Amino acid sequence: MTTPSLPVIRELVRCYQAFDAVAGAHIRSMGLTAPQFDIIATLGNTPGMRFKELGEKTLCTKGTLSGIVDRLAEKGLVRRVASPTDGRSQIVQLTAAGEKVFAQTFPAQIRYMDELLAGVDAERMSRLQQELHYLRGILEEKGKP
Amino acid sequence: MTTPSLPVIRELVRCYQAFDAVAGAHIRSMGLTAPQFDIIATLGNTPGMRFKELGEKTLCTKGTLSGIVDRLAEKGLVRRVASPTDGRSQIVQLTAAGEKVFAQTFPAQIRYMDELLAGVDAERMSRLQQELHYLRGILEEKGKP
DNA sequence: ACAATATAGTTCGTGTTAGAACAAATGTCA
DNA sequence: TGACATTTGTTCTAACACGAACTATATTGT
Repeated sequence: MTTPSLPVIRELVRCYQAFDAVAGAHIRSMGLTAPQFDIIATLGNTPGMRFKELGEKTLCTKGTLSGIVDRLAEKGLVRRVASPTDGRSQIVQLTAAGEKVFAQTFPAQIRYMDELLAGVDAERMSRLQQELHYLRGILEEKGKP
Repeated sequence: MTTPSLPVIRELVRCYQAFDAVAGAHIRSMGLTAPQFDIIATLGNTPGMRFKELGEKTLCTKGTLSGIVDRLAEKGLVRRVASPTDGRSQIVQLTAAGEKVFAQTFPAQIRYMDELLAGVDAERMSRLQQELHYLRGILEEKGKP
């Protein structure tokens, strides 16, 4: 038994990097960075959400999020509003300009991804999804305790 | 047909992030950053290699690599040597201290990963690897032209 | 009520990343 | 040979990314 885990891991990493390169290039071509797009996509079609919640959904730490929101706010795409119920909390929401960018970029990105994977049959898709889900379960399980 | 690609992609991203979190934490606990470990692991058991080659293997751009090698050189783990055949090229190789770190961290990381995925049966492993490889082929294909 | 504790965001230090502009060395080809 | 293009690595800028220290506000236990 010679290190059975490495080949799968290598493939996972390379596959992700390949995806990231393609998706990131398309996002940048629309004038946003990948993290910025992530934030805007998460805030789209919502009344806004607290920093904490936004950080949990986008999987970035609060320190990182602070900077990304700063830059989006400078661009006028996002706005910080004090929470009425909690003096510590800030609600982050899209501005009108932010909504516009969301409406332009989000569907375009989904369309792009769908075209990219158009050749993959549904059965394969679903199998891959299940396998990845299973693997993630193991990785997250060992990550916590 | 409602955006069939998103679920797979979401799962791919989350799975990678889960892996990255677990692997990265273990690497940092050994005193290296993930990219630094990547460089050292790539240089281990080799006589060293040119910058270009090192960048291709570790999938980071030359500008990025320059900084990582700088920091590894400051730590005394890596050394730049002028190429005898090409006046532009630098050979990067592990120092004695670097070899020592490689011997300590590389097997430990593989052992850790193997333990992590010990519960996954071989058949599943191989299936997942194949599916990922197939997906990567598609992503890379569309990335180029 | 009030001290101890916990939580929400910000700020800071270090490191990573891509991309563009650059200098030096090499290669090509008329 | 000699102008032109390529290749190699460095440097620069802007943007992440994490963790730790910090401030302000809530919550809890007694």
